[in-house]
Amino acid sequence: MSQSHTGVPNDTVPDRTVPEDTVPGETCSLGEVLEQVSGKWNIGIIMAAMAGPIRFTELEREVQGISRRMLTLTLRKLERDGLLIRTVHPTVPPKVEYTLTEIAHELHDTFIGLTAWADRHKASIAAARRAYDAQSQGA
Amino acid sequence: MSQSHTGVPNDTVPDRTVPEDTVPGETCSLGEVLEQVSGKWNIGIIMAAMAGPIRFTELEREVQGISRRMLTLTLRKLERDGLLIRTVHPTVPPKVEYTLTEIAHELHDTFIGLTAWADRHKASIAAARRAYDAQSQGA
DNA sequence: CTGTATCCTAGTAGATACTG
DNA sequence: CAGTATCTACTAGGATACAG
Repeated sequence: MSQSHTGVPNDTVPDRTVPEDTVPGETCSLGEVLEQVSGKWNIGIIMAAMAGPIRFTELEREVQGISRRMLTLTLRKLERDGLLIRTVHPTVPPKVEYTLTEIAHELHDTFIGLTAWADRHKASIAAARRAYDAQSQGA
Repeated sequence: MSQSHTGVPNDTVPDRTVPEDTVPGETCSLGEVLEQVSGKWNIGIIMAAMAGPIRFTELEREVQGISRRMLTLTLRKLERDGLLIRTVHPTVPPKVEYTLTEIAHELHDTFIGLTAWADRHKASIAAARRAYDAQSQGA
């Protein structure tokens, strides 16, 4: 190690030997998670569908700001990953319903926790940003 | 899944009037969440820093697959948002430590839940993808 | 050791128009 | 109603080289 001449004793550093509840072992898992969670609209759509089957136009209204294109794309992606089921009712006019699968429903609590966290801290995050930007300008 | 979408008139569908535990009220909150959670490396870095202050090179090793550039960029973003603190020790060679803030630590359980979910379902997600792709080809 | 700078690619996303 | 097509723009991300 190269810290012997820095004067910093490093016997107080916590061991990085993965305390079994901190790191998921496989990086693969993380990658899979990100694909569901990252993306601008995934969470919004899943949250909107939590209450039960929902139609295309309802989603378009509920997930405000989403474009028709992105709604379609995200829906297809979610369907492909088995997070929701697309049901076409052969009526006229056509009616399509999107229903979350069981595994998607399991994300409910996590997403609630996530949004709660954001709600608790959005003010301080905004403040931190302003502080950082102000300081960056000065520097 | 628990309820069918097979044409049974569903009088049990809950109203879409935001049951106060399902939708975060403001789309803004969601947007803020996504900025912390989306992005390929945010979760990995935060998880790696959960155990205590961690150095640049340690992160580079622990968050496997990340490039130096993305590590720097993500670190800066996280710092700007007040999720971690960057401490420079004016030694030679330089030593920089990244320490999570309290609000970042609060994400621990949520992220654990997320990775656990991914771990539980990654097999069925992969299967769903194969099925979807196979069917798309046929169609 | 801890970054920055540059170049380049692919994916994400918006706008708009068109269709079964 | 529920999409698709096309065109464009921005950003995320990787590779590589250089620097304090």
